[in-house]
Amino acid sequence: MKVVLPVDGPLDPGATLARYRIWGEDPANRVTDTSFRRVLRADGRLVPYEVRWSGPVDEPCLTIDLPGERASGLGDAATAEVRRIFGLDFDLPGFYRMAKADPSLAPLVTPLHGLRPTLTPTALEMLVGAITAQQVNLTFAFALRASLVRRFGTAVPFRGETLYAFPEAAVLARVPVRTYRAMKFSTRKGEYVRGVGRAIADGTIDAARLAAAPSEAVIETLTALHGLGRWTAEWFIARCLGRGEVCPAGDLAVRKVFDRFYPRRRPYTEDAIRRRAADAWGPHQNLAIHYLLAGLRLAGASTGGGS
DNA sequence: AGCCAGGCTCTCG
DNA sequence: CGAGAGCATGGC
Repeated sequence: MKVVLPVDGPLDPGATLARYRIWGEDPANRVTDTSFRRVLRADGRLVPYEVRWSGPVDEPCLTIDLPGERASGLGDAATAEVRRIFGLDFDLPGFYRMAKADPSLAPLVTPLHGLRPTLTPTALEMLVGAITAQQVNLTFAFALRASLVRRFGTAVPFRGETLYAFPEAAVLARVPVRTYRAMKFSTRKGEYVRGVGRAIADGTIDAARLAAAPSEAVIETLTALHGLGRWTAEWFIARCLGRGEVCPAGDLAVRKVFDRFYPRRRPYTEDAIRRRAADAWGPHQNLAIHYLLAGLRLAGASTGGGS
């Protein structure tokens, strides 16, 4: 079955999916220059699919291919997931109108045209990813997560390669901490991942409920769990719930962004960043942060810097 | 070698 | 409260 997905507004798939390749490979989200592959969980089944893109950035077209499947509700499930992964529900035209008036964002609008934040399909994947990324460099974080996906996910052969469905919450909840430890997780990270697996398996964390709750309540719910702090909760709101009005002000890279693009005498406090982001960008904070982070990587690449 | 990575929890003053 | 230590590993 093939599903053609119209896109409202510009989309640069390569830039949007770059997060899945910059710091390493993600066996659950396979990206090449021309395609994206993943395994859909639906109706208790694991269905591999491939997304291809064509057309210019301003009139892009996505095609989802679910080989061997007949037209069914799977198409809707795949469409919903792909919409999230390609960030199709962000209001880019609205953001660009605002960004052109911002001295630091304006120069990024052209080079990053069509960049959208990619949303993580599931709460589990988002939270496990965040836990692995706490405090350590992102290359190592990717390696940690990849080893977890290969070991506890489900291998699905697809067109000559092996895709992995991200592990189920209940599986991660049963893995002993010593096993995580042997995989180079710290004891803490092992405990946190177990706890998140348990919380999702038993419904303490419920994606639909969080999606309907105000951000303050989301932060409260998530930070009640061991190992999930405000940083994790805010990135969850940004990259899983896809809300515009959020700024993970405690993030190290976000602080770097502010020091570079909006320099001032004193280093920014978390609250100063949060206030400034809210005042300047309102409902587009999430997009602004993603553009500035990507802008920082552009600048780093051109000056021979890194990350 | 040693310091730092897109944090979080615990302890102590 | 705020400050500081510990966590575990890899990169530079």
